Amino acid sequence: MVSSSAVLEPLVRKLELHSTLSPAERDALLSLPVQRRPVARHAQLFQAGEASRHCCVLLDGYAVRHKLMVNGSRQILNILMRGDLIGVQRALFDHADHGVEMLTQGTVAYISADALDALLSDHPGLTRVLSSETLWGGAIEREWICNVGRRDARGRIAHLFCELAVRHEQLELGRRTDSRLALTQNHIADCAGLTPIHVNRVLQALRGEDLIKTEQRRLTITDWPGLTRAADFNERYLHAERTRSARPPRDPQHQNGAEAHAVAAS
Amino acid sequence: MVSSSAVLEPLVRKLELHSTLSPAERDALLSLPVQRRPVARHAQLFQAGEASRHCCVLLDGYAVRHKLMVNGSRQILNILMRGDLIGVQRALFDHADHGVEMLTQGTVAYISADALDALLSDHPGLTRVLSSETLWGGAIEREWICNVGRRDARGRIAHLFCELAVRHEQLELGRRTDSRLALTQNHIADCAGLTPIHVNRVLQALRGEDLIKTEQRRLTITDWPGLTRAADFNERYLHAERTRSARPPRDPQHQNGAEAHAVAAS
DNA sequence: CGAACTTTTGACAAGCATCAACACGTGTGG
DNA sequence: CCACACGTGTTGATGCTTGTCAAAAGTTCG
Repeated sequence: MVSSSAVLEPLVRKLELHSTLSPAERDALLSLPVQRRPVARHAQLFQAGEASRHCCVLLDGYAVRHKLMVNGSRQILNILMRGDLIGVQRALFDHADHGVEMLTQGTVAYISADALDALLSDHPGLTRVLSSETLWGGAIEREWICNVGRRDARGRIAHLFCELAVRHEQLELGRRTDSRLALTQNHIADCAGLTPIHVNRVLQALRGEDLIKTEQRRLTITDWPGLTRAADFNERYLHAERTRSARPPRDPQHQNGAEAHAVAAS
Repeated sequence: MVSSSAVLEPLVRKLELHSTLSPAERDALLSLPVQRRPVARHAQLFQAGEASRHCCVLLDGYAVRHKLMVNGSRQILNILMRGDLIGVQRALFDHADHGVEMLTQGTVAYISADALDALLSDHPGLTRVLSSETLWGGAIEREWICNVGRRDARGRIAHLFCELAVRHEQLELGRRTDSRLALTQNHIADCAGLTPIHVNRVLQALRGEDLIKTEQRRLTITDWPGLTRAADFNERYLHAERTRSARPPRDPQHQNGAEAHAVAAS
């Protein structure tokens, strides 16, 4: 049941994209008792509506948050990648409005809700870190509302690709211009609110414009400025600046302990 | 600068829809130093991109979270109503991906970030309460992704109306079948990712089906079952059960102090 | 009372969905 | 080993949904 040996390293690296961890917090995270398990493609990590007493970290592979509609169609809400923490909401609150499904095979580390409770009691500063993480996730979801609401099919798909490219770069999972594409055209349709047939045609158009190439499950962006123009893409919502430049020292008001109690709310 | 006399009563009532407050927490919230101010229609409570050292509570009136796209169109992300807490994210984190604009004239209570810090330090249990609030807000935003992504124009508008009706009822701002409609057809278009012209036509259709009536800035739902069917509406994501039935006692694991550190993350 | 917003109408075009196939690769079981 | 099913990507024909452009009537507000 217990393992450590830096299994949760991907989580720590993800958190450190947006937050600064003290050495003690880092160690506490890395010594969390976890259960490491391989998961198959199409595995349902969480089902909409069910509660659970654990959460998990995606160590390897890709997953999606999604919702099924009664008419049978589905909408993907977010792409989950290495280091993403899944199901905290479910473990600590009795709340689950969506499901999580693996897009590829991968590896997951399960953490019990009790262990998470203990961690946050011992290191209240981590509360702020995890809240911050939630907020950035929320920013992505808000951008997705704009994407499906106010862009045409070409813009939606271009925007999705831009987001994936930057996130891959942040996580050092590939270069911005060349990375693995775990999504099928069916998935892209469920992300963008389109039919797979139309996705296929738009992809052909994007390839025809020499903006992208897709072959062997990889996405190559051959014209990054062109693609961002097509997507109306502004990467600020991904908070990518901190990733590339050395992280600047934080403002005083963000360092003192009094704010460790800060919560996610807007 | 300081006032109290239960100015923040709307906030407390809103929080108590989803959480249980101890008497001490209640009192602490109600005795927060606030500045009460009337705000005009179209006033910008927050601008995308700006930071601030305060947050505020909407005491009266309606507002929207929104994002502007470079092509000039805009997308509304959420409707804000009485008791909604706005800008905590901005005050405590240096993060603002969207703006907040008043839809009607109204009243707002400003709270300094320092006062909020102090409150959360003195009452760490409130951290969980505010995180919970954020999570429910996130559920609404995820439902909106589905709305614009996977419903047609009729379904989108019907769904928006259903959500507003239930939220009005939760806040005791009207009955489910008859409430104020603060949105113009232009706003509805910006919520649903449509053009105002098309919104107009869909509204006429919904009226023609005897599902709704809109007159004098009020929305009357003449056929609630019919409208929910048209909307594919499932109110679970609004957590409306607790509102109507007496709130059940919470599970043991949700009452003990160890979980006061729970954070918003999923 | 006029200006600005909101709602409404019509004609037309474009974007995207739907339906129906087909090609291709992959894994599986007979 | 082959046959087969299955998932994925592709193509074409067709039509509905929604957007665009233009304008007018009704409404609110200064």
